[in-house]
Amino acid sequence: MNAGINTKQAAQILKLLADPTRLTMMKLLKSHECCVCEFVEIFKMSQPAISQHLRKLRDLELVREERRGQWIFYSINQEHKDYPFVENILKQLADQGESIKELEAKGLRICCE
Amino acid sequence: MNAGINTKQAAQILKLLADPTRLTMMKLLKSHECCVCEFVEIFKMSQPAISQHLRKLRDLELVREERRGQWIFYSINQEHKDYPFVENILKQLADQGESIKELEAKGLRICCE
DNA sequence: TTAGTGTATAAGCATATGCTTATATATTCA
DNA sequence: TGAATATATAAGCATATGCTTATACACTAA
Repeated sequence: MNAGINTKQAAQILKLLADPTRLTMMKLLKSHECCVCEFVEIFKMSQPAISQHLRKLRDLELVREERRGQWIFYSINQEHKDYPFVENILKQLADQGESIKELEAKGLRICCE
Repeated sequence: MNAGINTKQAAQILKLLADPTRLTMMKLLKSHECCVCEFVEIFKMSQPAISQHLRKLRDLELVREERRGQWIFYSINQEHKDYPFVENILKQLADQGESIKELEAKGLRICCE
């Protein structure tokens, strides 16, 4: 009992989540697949900056990528060994649904379908 | 509903917890008060290094300090606005009880009573 | 094939982080 | 009072982080 996640692995994951951009990304990805251009729009951040954040999440396999035509969609990796740990953290965060709704309102979400 | 903790505050707290030393400290403090010398022994780390980690936790008021004679004891601040968030994370970590037991076995815990 | 779009990567840079050593402060005890 | 102990702080340094700009790669469409 008290299995629990290994402390070093936990710290490694927390390090990834400890950045506001990546934390919000993960929260968003928990309910929506997103492509890079959407994140660029949501975070008002350069495309390379977004790509580099995504790479870090990908390196630990917290997210998955899937190319669809020109676009690459990212999704949360629910099969990750420590996904329950991650999910538990994300669950406690305030909802981010508005970002997606704003995108839709601007018609920007369509670009990636 | 879905009140949730603010994302920036969450990221700030996660940043503190994202260090293996501080994360283990917090896990330990959840069940035991500890003084600095104990942490020095547990982590085999210099006293200033330990002090600096504790200062960061103190700055966000995740922990409290209380001087008792020569020693300063640290404890978790359960009154912190975001303590539930923190606790939820700590709950998922593997138990750290052995560190304390080892200390006791070496008779080193006594030094701080 | 070529141009345009979406994404990744590389290199560079400013700032942050976590240690180190040296020193200051607080307390106890002789 | 002075020495010993516990802790905090300051300064310095190596490394990590997160951006930037420039460029490469992948796909689409003309």
